[in-house]
Amino acid sequence: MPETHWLNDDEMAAWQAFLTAGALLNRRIEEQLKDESGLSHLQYEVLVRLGAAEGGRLRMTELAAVVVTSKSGLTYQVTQLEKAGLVRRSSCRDDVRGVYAVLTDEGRRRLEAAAPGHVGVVRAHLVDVLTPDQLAAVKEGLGEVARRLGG
Amino acid sequence: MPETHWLNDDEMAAWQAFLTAGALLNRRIEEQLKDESGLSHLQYEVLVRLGAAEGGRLRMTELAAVVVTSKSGLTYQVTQLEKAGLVRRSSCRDDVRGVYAVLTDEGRRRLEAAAPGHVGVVRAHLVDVLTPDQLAAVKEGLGEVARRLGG
DNA sequence: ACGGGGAAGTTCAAATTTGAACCACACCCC
DNA sequence: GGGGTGTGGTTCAAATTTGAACTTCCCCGT
Repeated sequence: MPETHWLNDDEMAAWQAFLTAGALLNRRIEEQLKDESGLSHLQYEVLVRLGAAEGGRLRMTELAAVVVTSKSGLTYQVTQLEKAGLVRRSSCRDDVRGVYAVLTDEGRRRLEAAAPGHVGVVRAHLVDVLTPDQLAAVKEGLGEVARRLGG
Repeated sequence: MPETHWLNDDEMAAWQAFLTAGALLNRRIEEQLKDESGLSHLQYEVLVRLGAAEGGRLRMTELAAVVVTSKSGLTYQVTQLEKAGLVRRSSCRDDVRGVYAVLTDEGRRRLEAAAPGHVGVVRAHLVDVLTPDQLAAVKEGLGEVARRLGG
């Protein structure tokens, strides 16, 4: 077995910063969203993706992929959102097995109501903290990371 | 109420990349760690922090802060690690309420055994994907983000 | 000394997540 | 046209996470 190629101090610091910033930021977002809109971050992301999709709907599997959750996790959350009236399921014409998650009018209203506060947090704690160069580096660098991991 | 200051395309892309890269990378890490070492990412982080601390031990609250979990979540995980013999609890001399989580010898062995594989994943999917400039930007920029959020 | 405000950890029930097993169907190739 | 293989979604039980409540105890000011 080859010698392990350890991380040097800068690499370690970068990885640590990435990990910690992600966790802390997510904690803030979760808290803010729950308080002001009664949604979890995941639920909010689901609504966002549906809101941006053609016809406000997406297949379950595709939705699970874009919000990065497991299929069973998405099944659960969509069921919750359905109970809350923000999303409904509709079957797929071309594929009997297929299911669409569809954003309801009420869902879109909730999304629009939640968005400003959410964006405010992301801006205050991430976007406005980074310099333009750093923002660009995050976009390009992490974009590539995500792409290679199959995002 | 003031007009919402929305994110422009670059800001949106950066935020999206950050979120997605984090989720996908974490998924990989979780999978790798579970397969090769039988540890969750959180458990691994706990061992790392203890391993790096003076005397291989840390107070519960401080440990919870550095690994970014809730106190109750840490209580649970330390209990699991204790059952596995990787960590033990020890009471604190100066503060009767205080509890130290201490890395056992077995815990250190497991940590050392798990580290190479873990580092390999972090390197392959994150560190080696970023250019030196991007790495520096992530370190500085996200480091600042974490710092401000109380990391 | 003494009371109040906090901090440290744990506990508990409820909510969520995980991953494997499963059903039904689509697709492809001989 | 009949398997064999793979995909889409759901289900299920077990594991984990969450947040609030609770118990103890520290620390500070009076």
